[in-house]
Amino acid sequence: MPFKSKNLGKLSQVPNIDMKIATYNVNGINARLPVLLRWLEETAPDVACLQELKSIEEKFPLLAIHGAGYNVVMHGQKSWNGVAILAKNQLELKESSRGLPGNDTDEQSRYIEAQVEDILVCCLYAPNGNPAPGPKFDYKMNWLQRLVIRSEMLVKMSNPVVVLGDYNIIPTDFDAQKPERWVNDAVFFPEAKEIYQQLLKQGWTDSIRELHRNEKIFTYWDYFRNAFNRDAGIRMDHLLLNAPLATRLKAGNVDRNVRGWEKTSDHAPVWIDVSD
DNA sequence: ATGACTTACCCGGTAAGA
Repeated sequence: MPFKSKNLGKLSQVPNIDMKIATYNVNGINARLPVLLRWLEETAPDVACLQELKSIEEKFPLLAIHGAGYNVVMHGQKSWNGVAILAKNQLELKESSRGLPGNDTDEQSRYIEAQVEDILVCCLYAPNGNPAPGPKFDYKMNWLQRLVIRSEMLVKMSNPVVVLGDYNIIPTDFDAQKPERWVNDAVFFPEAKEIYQQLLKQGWTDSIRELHRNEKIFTYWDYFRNAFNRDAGIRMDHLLLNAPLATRLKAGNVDRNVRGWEKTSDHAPVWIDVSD
């Protein structure tokens, strides 16, 4: 048989060009471990960014996550916050930094960056900011302003970058089933929405909105009042891509069904597929 | 509807989330 040079060409390309990248606010990794493991097994993301671990490093379920086939870098904290980046164990995963620059007194674990193959993955858990106005909202805005400064540098990188996680911002009226219900909430304050617009103006692509222009997409539903069954949701978990990565965007969506599982988080996982 | 849930902490209350 003659040798098919076309196939040889494909084989010689850089591997791992196809990548599924997800973000999931787990709301307590130990309390949600069965849900997390089931989701990892069923959907097999290459990279999974987690928020609200509510766990220090010593209490992180490392054996279970390794058993599921993932390596981990994490920034933990007792009781609250905490972020982690999981990558399938055949992928190169290297932490590059943790904590948002610009405030040395910030003790809260809300940000970690890691290189996964050629992609810089930046996992965040923005402060909620309630009650607003007040000191917690001031902290939220200070944190988001630091994110804007960091993002300015990241968006210009020649390598692909994704900044993803729980932004605790509903970007527009269209991103809530019932926007009027959120007008007094920090996640829908004009100052927070303005930050999101500032980020988009820097050149980031809101990947899920880009893929679903005229579709109501939610990523969070209250535990109260049977919100999920009424689809009383909001969109707060976002995956922002710089131009080198946005050109690779192929698909993306919310794993809504996970929100319906027993002992589940109030957020659902959100994912994208990127490939050359 | 300034939460009607649900968690972590450490042991039944509080603080926090959004």
